[in-house]
Amino acid sequence: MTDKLTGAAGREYVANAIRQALRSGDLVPGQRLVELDLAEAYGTTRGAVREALQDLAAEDIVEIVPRRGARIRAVSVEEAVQITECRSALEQLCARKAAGGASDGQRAELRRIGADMRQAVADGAWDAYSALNQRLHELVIEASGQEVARRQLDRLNGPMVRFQFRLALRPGRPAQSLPQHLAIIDAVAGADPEAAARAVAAHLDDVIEQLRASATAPRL
Amino acid sequence: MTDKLTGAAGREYVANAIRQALRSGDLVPGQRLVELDLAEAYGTTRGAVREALQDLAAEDIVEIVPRRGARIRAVSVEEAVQITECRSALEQLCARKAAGGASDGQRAELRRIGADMRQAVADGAWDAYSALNQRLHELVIEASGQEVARRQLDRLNGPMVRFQFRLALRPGRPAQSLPQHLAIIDAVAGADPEAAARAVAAHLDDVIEQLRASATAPRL
DNA sequence: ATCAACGAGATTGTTGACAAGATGTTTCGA
DNA sequence: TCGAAACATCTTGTCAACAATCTCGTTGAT
Repeated sequence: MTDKLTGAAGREYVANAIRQALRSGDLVPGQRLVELDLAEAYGTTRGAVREALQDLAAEDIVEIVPRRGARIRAVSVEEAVQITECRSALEQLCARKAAGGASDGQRAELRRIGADMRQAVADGAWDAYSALNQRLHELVIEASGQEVARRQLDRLNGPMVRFQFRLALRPGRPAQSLPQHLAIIDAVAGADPEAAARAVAAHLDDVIEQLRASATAPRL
Repeated sequence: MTDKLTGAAGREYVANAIRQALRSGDLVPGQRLVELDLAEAYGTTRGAVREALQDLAAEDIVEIVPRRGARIRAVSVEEAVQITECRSALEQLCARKAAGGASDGQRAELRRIGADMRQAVADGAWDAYSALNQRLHELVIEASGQEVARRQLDRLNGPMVRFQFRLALRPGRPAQSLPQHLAIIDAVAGADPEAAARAVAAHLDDVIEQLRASATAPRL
């Protein structure tokens, strides 16, 4: 670790570090990202940082203005809603295909996740619930076999980390989303494509509603 | 024009040139893209070419293997189908919103495009039909106000240029797609969101079928 | 004839220095 | 006190040379 991470290695390292810093709140939207500072902070070269910033710009996480450098991109509530609408469209597609084509093992894991989620909510284990939630979405996408949709969804989620954070912390939110998640699980595991799409749509419509509500009551 | 296009200007210039070369068939999938060659061919520096290739890689048009350079990415039929499925999901979203919220001017332009398409097919004006087709899709997206979906769709279309090319040339194809396009126009211009989504889905399901068919009958 | 080791040439990766543009501060005049 | 010009500093953009790696043809042994 005493060496500088150079080139391609540093590039990925810096990109991940910035993503992480954004999740943990160490970086806030609008914040300037100065190449030399980042290079020193992460023990890499300016070149590596530059390329990392290009990558993050391609993911719409940072915004690069020529001759003025990079800053963390601010995501408006309206844009967050649009992103969620796109997620909904793509995840409906995945849910439909997953309901049709998931393996037995995947259906079993889905049911297990459902049981664990119930338990987590009953126990007030919010972190565990959040992790299960993420795994659920991942698994549906994976089971769909839709690689292209997976990539698109990854991209869409990049700029959303800040909102996910705020939403998950709203009191009573897990209790509200649990039945929606269980409905998705039932439909996919039960091989009912249309019900799966409807369940996903209903869930994400609710998320959109929450996002809009968070616009007027922004704190926490 | 005797000067070298340098830096940022060259970057965009090269990226566009490669996109164009791909459309016109001057570059074929799998073809190697050597930085120095491109730099000389387009009168820029290696640095500009390098960054242009990064951009194209972010669009999934080229594939960069470390230490081995860039090549035009090959898109399998299966992937083309998946891309079209995603397009379908996102364009349904846009069509729904466009049907709900398009301006009077936009609805008028849609109807005009419909009339022109009819005419183009009647006249055998395939180039004109193709241009109208593109404008139609663009306009629906624009009218939806869904900026995020627009960006996603742009990305999805990047690697598809080769397939669009082959599909549009199939004999009888315009006559087949015309009623589908007219259905989309009627639904969007007529402010019927659900019909618009259905019409888009039907159209793209047909495109998928054509893609699959082209897998077994590959020539022209 | 086949295969492996070798080496020359080709190609990409990396660096450090410099150029060019933006930002912020100080100074001067009204 | 306010505003604007001049300047110093900070930051990004660009380049050219060098280093590292890969490709491919050649050679020689089995």
